[in-house]
Amino acid sequence: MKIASWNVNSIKARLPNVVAWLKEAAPDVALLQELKTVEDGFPFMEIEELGYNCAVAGQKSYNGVAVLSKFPMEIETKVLPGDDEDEQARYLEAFTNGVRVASIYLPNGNPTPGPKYDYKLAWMRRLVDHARELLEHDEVVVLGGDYNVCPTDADVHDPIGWADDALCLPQSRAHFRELLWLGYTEAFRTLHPHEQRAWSFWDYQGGAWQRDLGVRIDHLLLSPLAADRLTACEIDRGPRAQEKASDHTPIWCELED
DNA sequence: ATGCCCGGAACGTCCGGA
Repeated sequence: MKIASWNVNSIKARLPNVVAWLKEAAPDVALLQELKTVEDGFPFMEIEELGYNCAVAGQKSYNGVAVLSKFPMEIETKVLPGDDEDEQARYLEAFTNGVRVASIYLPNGNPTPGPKYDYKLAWMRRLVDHARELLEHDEVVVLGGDYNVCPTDADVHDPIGWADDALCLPQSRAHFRELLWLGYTEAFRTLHPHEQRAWSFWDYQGGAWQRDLGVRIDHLLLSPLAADRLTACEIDRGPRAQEKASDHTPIWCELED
């Protein structure tokens, strides 16, 4: 079972790229982030034609997440528990083919300090609480998406220059590690402990892609029962090299049957 | 010398992204 995640930076602007990627990479489940549209604007027809069921949590202009699956799928929740006032579409949890999956678009948090960073940390605390509850059921769980966290300095092309960025600050990393201490396995670094320059995002500005100046902020976190089945995890740079690319590129993992 | 983009909303630039 191949599960992929991709921050597409607008599903409408990226539809040709997404269709080509789904045909080429053919994930069984795809977690998408930053749709930048309400649910009515999601291209259900074009993606269902490729054999996917679609679950969408949309929002005008900003955020928005989706789960696509080639298997029957039930939506578990479209909100991250813990704050009834939070109206940002950053979380969608579904159950498909025996796996509980979540598409996560964790807040960026810049500039720091400030209310946006406070929101990021509060959102991460809610995610930790929810992720802890999910482990109580002994399920195969995959929490994937744009975490907007570089877990270590090895995940940043310029650790010194990025030290004060919300993606790298100690508090951001500490909350990310809390997910790991709960028992979640970060798929990529577990299978590739020494791989360098394994970025998942390159800024549009300054020729960052051409100069390979990136960061690794898109992650797949696996519950113990999911990690038991992990056989592969890779970052697919192909889509980032295409015309009209997203600034993120997809990551994927394989869970053996 | 020294890299200033991209999408959405909206139609003039500004916000958000990371």
